[in-house]
Amino acid sequence: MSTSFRQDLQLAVNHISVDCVVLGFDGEQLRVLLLKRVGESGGQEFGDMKLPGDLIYTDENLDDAAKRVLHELTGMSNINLLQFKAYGSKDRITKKDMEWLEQTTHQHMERIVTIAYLSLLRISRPLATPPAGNEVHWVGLDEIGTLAFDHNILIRDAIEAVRHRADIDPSYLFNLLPQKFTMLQLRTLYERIYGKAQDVRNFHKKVTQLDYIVALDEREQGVAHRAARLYRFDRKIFRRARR
Amino acid sequence: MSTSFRQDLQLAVNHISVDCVVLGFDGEQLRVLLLKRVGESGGQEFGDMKLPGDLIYTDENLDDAAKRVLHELTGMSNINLLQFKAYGSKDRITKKDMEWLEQTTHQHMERIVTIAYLSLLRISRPLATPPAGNEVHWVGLDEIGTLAFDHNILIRDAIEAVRHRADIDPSYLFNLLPQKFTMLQLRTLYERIYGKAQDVRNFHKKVTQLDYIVALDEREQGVAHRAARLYRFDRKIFRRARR
DNA sequence: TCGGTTGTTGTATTATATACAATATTTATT
DNA sequence: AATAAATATTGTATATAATACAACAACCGA
Repeated sequence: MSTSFRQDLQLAVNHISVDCVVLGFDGEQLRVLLLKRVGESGGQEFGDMKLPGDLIYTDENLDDAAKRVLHELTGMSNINLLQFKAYGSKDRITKKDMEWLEQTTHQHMERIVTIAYLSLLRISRPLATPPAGNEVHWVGLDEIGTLAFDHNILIRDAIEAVRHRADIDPSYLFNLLPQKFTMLQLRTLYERIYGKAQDVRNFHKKVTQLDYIVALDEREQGVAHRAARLYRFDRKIFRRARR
Repeated sequence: MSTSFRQDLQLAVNHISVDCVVLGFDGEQLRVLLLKRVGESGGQEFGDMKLPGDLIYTDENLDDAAKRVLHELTGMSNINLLQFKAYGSKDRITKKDMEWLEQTTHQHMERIVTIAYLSLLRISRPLATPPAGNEVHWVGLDEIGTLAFDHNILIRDAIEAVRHRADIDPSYLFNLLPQKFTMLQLRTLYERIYGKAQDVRNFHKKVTQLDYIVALDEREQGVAHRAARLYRFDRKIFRRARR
């Protein structure tokens, strides 16, 4: 708020959006949910991909807008959601993107401040059918091309936010794993998040001494070698231990 | 951005502001810079205090707006500045605050999304003279009453952000200390930030084995007991050690 | 049964964190 | 000059966590 509000402000061109960086893990690498505009639109091809997001409604809280975007995308209502940064650079939207926006919304746009959210999703979950003219893809982090707006930057910042969040809350990364997972999956996930190799024995030792990761009497199925034991994350034990 | 932009949006009432939580440390406790509206304004007393902040200008980046607010407050141009959260709840502004805003800005306001910034400042630095009708105060965290808008919440979140930032960057907290400081000041600062007592000997041991904290041949002056040695933080050594 | 592939496990070493109190230095007081 | 008052300074023993490192086990398929 202001020490000195200017009375000649022209603020009618401020728009506010939310964008969601939804991350998944396929057992090998991290992937991000991207929307692709398919088909032609007025003779111009909009091939770029972008993050799911939307302008916020007039009466809508920021968090609620992000929830809505994710609900439309996944059909789920209880998704973990973490606001991690706001982006408002004047040049964050290229001329081409701006043209597309004005063409789509039939509104004059000058600046769009976006509030970026991070969400971790089990990659096996089925997704809702996207709105007509759009495709949804789980895109591996190494396969992301140049995205619309400043979305490449948002994704880079989101990965950092995952790391910080996981440091604070050791339960966070389990949102990326299936309910039953192998030690290899968990280790690979840590290697991808922190970007460095983990020693097999030391990692196993560290994990098995956590009581909230419980070994099951089951093993993975259908592999052409010795099957690995399955583990699960026990949220109740975790919560109890946190006190 | 959007999968499905609505074409009937009424977005003209979105306003965007920045608010700055400026923290200082007096050797004993953390303090926050607050503005107080003094005097009467149309017969109504606005006694509440609030964080420094302002609506952003039409062509202004978010970070630049925060820099501007801090420059007006301190006269300094190179202040550390960390964006930590955006606030956009519909009910974050009380009816009374809204009336004050509309009275002050002569604009109809419906929703104000604010981007909150955190800044650490040496408390000894002289402040600029505030705009007429305002006073600036360093207020101890325990002495903060009910602030305007949701500013109490911002401050609470800001303290948490300091902790997280200090975990990532051990040089961060030195922004709060004078150039030459005693071990007691440093230890007290850590106790205030992390909210728990630090063992005197262990703390001393841990700190002295950091090469970027260098002991000086000086001692504090004018105390009625054994004078403590002074230390300083060496940013160059710190940067070198980070690689 | 044998080769190929991946899963599983322990020990020794080093570094870091924790618990804990006596002595030193300076100023103020008598 | 002696002493009281206040705070500064320092070490050792123990526990816990991090790291480095490789042999054997289990299963599949040929």
